[in-house]
Amino acid sequence: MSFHKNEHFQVLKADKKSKARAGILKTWRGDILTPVFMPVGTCATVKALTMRDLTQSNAQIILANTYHLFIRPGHELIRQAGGLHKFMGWDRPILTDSGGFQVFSLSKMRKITDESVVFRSFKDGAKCEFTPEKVARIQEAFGSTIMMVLDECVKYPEVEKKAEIAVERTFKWAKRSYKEYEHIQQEHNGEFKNFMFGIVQGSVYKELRKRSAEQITSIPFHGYAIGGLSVGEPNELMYDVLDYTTDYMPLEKPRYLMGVGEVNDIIEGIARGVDMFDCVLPTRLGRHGALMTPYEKILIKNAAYRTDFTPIMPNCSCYTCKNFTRAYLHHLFRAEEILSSMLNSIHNVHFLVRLAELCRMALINGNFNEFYNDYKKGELNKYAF
RNA sequence: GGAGAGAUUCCCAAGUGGUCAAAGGGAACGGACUGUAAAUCCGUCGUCUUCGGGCUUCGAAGGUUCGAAUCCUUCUCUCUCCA
Repeated sequence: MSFHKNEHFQVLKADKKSKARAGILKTWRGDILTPVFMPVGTCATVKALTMRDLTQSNAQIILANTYHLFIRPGHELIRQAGGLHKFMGWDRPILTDSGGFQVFSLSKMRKITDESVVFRSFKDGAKCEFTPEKVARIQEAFGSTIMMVLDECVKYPEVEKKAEIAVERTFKWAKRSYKEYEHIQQEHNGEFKNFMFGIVQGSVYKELRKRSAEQITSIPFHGYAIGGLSVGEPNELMYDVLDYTTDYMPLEKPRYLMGVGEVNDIIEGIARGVDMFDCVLPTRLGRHGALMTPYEKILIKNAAYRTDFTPIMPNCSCYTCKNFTRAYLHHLFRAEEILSSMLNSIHNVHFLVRLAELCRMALINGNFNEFYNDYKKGELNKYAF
């Protein structure tokens, strides 16, 4: 296996009392300042948001999904379009998930072997087969700034034996993925600029997490993700797993906690050394009428907001909070107006992006501990979102 | 004036002798959502309850029946058509 020099990621500042750090991930599409929250745009759209909304929310990078885009419109069409960036009109970095999460979420309609995973298409039920190599090639066609390896994400709870099988399979697949990455690199005469991240599995078993982390980090990916969390386990358990898992991951590479996006999970994750987060929560909750704030969700459809002429958060500078009241958002939701999804999602995405940004600022200024304590004391609302 | 049709729990609307506190939909009230098969899904929705059940409802009043939202009588109101 060949190596690239680790110039693409730097830790700029590390907290003394926790494992939190602020860093910079340099991609050819632009720098990503970490900790970072990445909104999810599975089908090449962050639902209900325009690229302008995302830019205004300071989203530095967004996600898309290999499985969904493979099914529709197909990676060849996206290649034809000039790549995913051009296709969707987004020029900042894009991270594409591999379809590994669909191994978990579509478990009722898939068959997994060491060789590959076969899914039934959500669109028409047709069979589609994913191998680590194929998934890498699809993401190459997209031109994903960060491509993820195909992994096996197990459900929670899962017995240790099955979790172990998934760990071993994930490792085998990771090696095949990296090999394919090297092939792609050779085909581009070493000029291929997009990154590939590996994924650590192991469910909630310490020994498995350790083994998986050691296995995956033995491969020189540009970054390492922690997968298989936030799949239904209790929060404290997730923090425990996270705590010991990051201990087995190198300091000098970015760490990405996949699928996590509750306020407390992001802050606790950062404290445990996580640099990157992604989650569908802000957009899904937005569409479902739940507005995120530091300590509670505002269910905007509730009667209490019918005549509440205040913004969601007075200390939030998002377009929604600056211009509209809860009463108006309540009305839009009740009337099932499209603008409801849009304005709610704008707030939620802005809020989480900003939350990660506040953590980063605290880290850079050397007062993350104070920020963390404020969070614990219920005083996060004194910060400007 | 004549001939029909109809009135069901907030709204629409099933139900034509017991299995009916009464289908279904909407509204209302509450909840869930973590690498998106999600603009989705789930509760509650007459009333009281020691959760066993009790009590009051199907325009109104009487009646038939062991038993009525359902059958009969009268009344009230609404709608359609013809003069």
